[in-house]
Amino acid sequence: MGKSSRIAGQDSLRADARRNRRRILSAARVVFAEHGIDAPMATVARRAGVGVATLYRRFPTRDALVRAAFAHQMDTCARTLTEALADPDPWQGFQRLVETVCELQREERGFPAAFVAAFPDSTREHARVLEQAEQDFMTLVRRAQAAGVLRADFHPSDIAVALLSHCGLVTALPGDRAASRRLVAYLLQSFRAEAAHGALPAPSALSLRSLPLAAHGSQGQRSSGT
Amino acid sequence: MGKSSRIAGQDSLRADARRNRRRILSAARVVFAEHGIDAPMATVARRAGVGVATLYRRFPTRDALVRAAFAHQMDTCARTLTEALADPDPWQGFQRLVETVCELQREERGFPAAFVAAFPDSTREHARVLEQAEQDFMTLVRRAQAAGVLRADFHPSDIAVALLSHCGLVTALPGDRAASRRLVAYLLQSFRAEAAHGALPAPSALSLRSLPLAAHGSQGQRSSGT
DNA sequence: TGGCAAGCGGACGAGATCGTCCATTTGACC
DNA sequence: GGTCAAATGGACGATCTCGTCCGCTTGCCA
Repeated sequence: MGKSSRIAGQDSLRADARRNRRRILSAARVVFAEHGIDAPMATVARRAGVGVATLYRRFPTRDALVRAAFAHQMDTCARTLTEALADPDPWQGFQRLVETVCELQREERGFPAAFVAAFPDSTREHARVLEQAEQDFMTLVRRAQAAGVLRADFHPSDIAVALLSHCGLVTALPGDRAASRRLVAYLLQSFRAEAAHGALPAPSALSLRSLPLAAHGSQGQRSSGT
Repeated sequence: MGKSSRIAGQDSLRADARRNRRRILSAARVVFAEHGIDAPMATVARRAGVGVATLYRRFPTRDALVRAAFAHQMDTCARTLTEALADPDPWQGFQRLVETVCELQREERGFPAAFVAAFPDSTREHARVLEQAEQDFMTLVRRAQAAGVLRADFHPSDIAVALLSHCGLVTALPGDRAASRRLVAYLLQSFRAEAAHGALPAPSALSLRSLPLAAHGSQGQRSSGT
């Protein structure tokens, strides 16, 4: 043994192993961007210049690889939410949040698929992060509504509607930045208080946390509550 | 030989063949709805109670099957456009069109995937239909803008943006009618003339017809023109 | 420098899907 | 009813992907 005591952390790896780990993640991002997150594991391994065994040893499932590959982007999302809360201008905070996340989806090929695929998992720790994020987001929404800049009938679940539809758009049209920006602009305008003209249909029952259920429970088709 | 002269049309089939054809299409809709349009061909065949050979003889490629299975829905889209043009109220025509197509995407499981997948093909005849549709749609847009109900900076390509993003949403959340309706409501509100507050980013270069190119040319990432 | 456990990579068997081939059945016309 | 081409269905070979197993290599500590 040696430096670390017992349980192998992620950096108690031998030098070469750590290097390979980084190579794999880098290769995964490239391959996922080119061929989608369903690309063969062997392709990722070849691109990284390692054997499949190495890949599987580091990331036992495709899901683990995907999550690790886009962890940085996920972190950026979370950080942006914190920054949005810190912004003195409630609307600007809200707008920045939506624009930043959508820009991430637009620019990081493969991330949109990962973004959608990431929800259904609900890792213990991941769930806690999401819960916190939901809390923060609701605070952001309430603040913006109190300031009269976000329409009063905006429902927190609408952010999921916006992000998932944008996700679908950039997946269908990878590379078309104009289309993505256009959608974001339309949505943001319709979220502003002064855009509220008619009544909206009932909001979706989904929340950031319940997304996994909604995204998977495909048979029973519950519509909305309330 | 017999009744028909030479080239076998689609209804010069023998009675049993025609019956099987119908069975296959019906089974395909069910299977595609349950498992997506990537479901194994054998599954469709089994469900239809025919052998795979029969399936392949009728529909040589999965694409041909998908297109045939959802031809009816595509026709409905086209018909709705015609009806929209005939509507004396320009806004109601426009609104009905968007709502109807989105409702189709929402209710017909598997159709969204087919909708996106259908574009990249450009069958000779299909291309002509699309061209006509685009003409009609532009007329609809101009009429609504002239009447001052549709915002002046609405660009025809925005309909593709709207439909594709909605497509993505219902694909991610099959069965969540509320989310779908919510998105449609938001988008329609932001398309109305009185919703135009700030300037929009440049529209996408894609049109209904150019969608195939945009959806496939994934590497070179042209953004917008003007 | 030597020893050894961590790390490595490629071969390999299992499982799934594709699309074709061909012997047999069946509908339509005489 | 008889004839024959159209139609059928399932077996089959090819291809692909997965994830594991195992013999060899290499970094690290003494």
